[in-house]
Parts: sequence; C-alpha cells; structure tokens
Amino acid sequence: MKPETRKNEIIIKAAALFKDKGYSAVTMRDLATALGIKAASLYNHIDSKQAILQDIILSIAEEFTAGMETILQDEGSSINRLNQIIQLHVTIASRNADGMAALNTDWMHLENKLDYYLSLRDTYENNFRNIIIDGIEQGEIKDENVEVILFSMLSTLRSLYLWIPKKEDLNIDQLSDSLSAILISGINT
Amino acid sequence: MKPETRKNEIIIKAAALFKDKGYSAVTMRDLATALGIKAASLYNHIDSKQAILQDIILSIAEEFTAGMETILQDEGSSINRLNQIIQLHVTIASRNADGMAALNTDWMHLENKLDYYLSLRDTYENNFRNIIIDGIEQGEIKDENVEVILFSMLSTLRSLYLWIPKKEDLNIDQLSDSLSAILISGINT
DNA sequence: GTCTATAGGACGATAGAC
DNA sequence: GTCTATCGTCCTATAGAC
Repeated sequence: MKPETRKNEIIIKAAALFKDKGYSAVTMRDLATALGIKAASLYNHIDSKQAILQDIILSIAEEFTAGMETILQDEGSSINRLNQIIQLHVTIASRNADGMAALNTDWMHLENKLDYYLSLRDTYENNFRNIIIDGIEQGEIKDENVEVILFSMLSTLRSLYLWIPKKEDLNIDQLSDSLSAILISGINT
Repeated sequence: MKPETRKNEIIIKAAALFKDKGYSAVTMRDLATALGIKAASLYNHIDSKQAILQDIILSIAEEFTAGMETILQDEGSSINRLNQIIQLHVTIASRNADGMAALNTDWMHLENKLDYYLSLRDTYENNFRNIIIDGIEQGEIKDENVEVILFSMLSTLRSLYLWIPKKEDLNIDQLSDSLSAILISGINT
C-alpha cells in the first residue's frame, strides 16, 4: 500500500513541512533540503509541487469517503453510526496526522482537483448530517439545531491532527472511547 | 475603537484575503488591487506585510486574554464559567470572523511576535484547563480525561469563524445557547 | 538519480516625482 | 496619498552533463 519509493518519501516529507508552515510557505528548496538533495532532483520523482498536494489531500479524502460508505451499509442506530464516524476520524488522523493538516488547511490551494475535493467533502457532510437527522427523528438524539450538532462534532474531529501526535500515551481506542463519551453524552454530571 | 482610517481599511481587507488564501499566498499586489490602489501605495500606511499580520492576530489574542480575566474574576460555578467562555468565543468570532481565521491558521508566520502570541495562547489554555479541573473536583463535571474535554471544546470554539458567516439567520445569543447545550449536556436522549 | 546552471517571472519593499 | 520605475531576491520548473 505504501511502498518505500523515493516518490513516497517525498510526499511524506512534504506533508510534514506543509503541516508546519502551510503549502504556500514551503518551497521546493525547503523540501529538497529536508531530504538531503537539490530542488531540481525532486522533479525526477514528482511532476510538480501541486501534484504533491493533490496526492496528499485526495488520498485521505477518498479514505473518508470509503469509510463513510461502509458505515452507511452497516445496520445500526444513529448513535452507533456516530461512534463509528468518531472511530474513523481517530484512525485516519492517528495514521496520517501530517496529511490531515494539509487536507484541513491547504485544500483551497488545489487547482484542477479543487472541484473534485469539494464534491467529496460535500457528500461526506451530507451523509453525516442525514445520520444526525435520522437520530433526531428516531428519538435517539436531542432535538437541538442540526447544523450546530454537525458543526460541533466535525470541528472536533477535523482538529484531531493537531492534537493526536502529542498524546502518544493515550492509545487510539481509549481516545476514541473518551471522545465518544464527551461528544455524545456531554460533560456535566 | 476602529476609526475609518486608511490603515484600518487595509488591515480589514487583508484579513479577508488571508482568510481565503492564507497569509503566504496573498501578495501585496493582491491586497493593493483589492483596495483599488498600487502596491507601493500601501507602504504609506503600513510598515510591512508582517506588521499587518501582527496587528490582526495580536489584537484578537489580547481580546481573548482580557475576556478570560473577566471570567476568572467573576464569582460562578465551573459550568457557568464554561458558558461564559463559549459566549466570549461566539462574540469575538461573530464580530471578526476574518481575523479569527488569521489567528487560527497563520499564527506560525508571526516573526518577532511569535513568542508573545504563544505565551498568550498558553496562558489562555491553562486558565481554560484549570476551570475544567475545578469543575471535576467540585463534582460539576464528569471525571473524563481533562485534555480530551479541553481539546474538544477548544476545537469547536476555534472553528466558529468558519461557520458563523454562513449562518446569519441564527443570532449570536441563540448560537451561544445552542452551543452551550450541546457542548455541556451532549446530544443523546 | 543527482547534479549545475539558468530561464522567466513574481515577490516585498524603496526612491522619488506629482 | 498615489503613482511609475526599479532593486535584489526568491520562486517553480527545465535542460543537459555525469
């Protein structure tokens, strides 16, 4: 799935640099230096800086799309599906925090593939929203504003990349459970 | 407080452009064009591109610091304080969504003032964390992982800028109340 | 697969006229 | 307060040697 090709090393390292400074502020010279080579040498492995960004963002976006489809095919209550979504985000963010940073902060720098990315994101959010609406209709979820519930959960889940790398003592199952408890049941006694 | 000086127009417009493309991707020529002047003319009003970023980010960061100090001086339960923090974020984000975007996504491009910004952020997070810890000790807040609670609330509150401008039908008091209900009491029935 | 050299353009910022 | 002109630097990407 992730062969140790030179191209893959470049993409992994680029994602790490993008996380720290953002796509626009990272130069091909920065990336080359971080890999111990010259900027011109990068072009033997990748087509352009833009192609690196596309690779990072779209592979993750497609992972989320596939994960959501699995969740929708499963039988299960709405709360159960929300817990599966939480687990999906924790899993992807813990495996590729740097890529998640690029997806969250640099998606607007996608050029040709911007529309494709936006369509994936839109579909994902619609599926997420429909799960919440179903839950309210079934009486599993409180009748609060749907958009506020969706926004609140998505904000937390999309920010996981900022936070997971610092908390290696908390394993991903514990984190997933703890997040479920807090997002679903709240914090007051 | 915000006189309609040319300098202020520049800063307001810069914040709007930074929100769309990020600090690094916005050029002084972009900014000048958006204001209907030439890039060189900007320098009669501002010292540098960097100075614009500092102005945007630090004025908001100091607003949060002052807001937190008021909350800490007030008598009140931990839950009450958390509700005041939610209100603080909604108020600032609704008044200056573009500036919040810069604070959230471009703080790392601060040069001389980076350490100052980080010290304000650190103090703010520590105060937030201590309110949660107090609440757990007093039995007002569930004994879940403190860092997960802090992260979850902060992630949602920090993302408000992305979302408030699109929801003008929801007034800020309604939004504040709805967010409180969801973040404090959860969503399950 | 990496290098040197460089094309061709955009960048932030300054000087000085009006 | 805005302009034109320009400086010196950095940018992505290509050409061609090794």
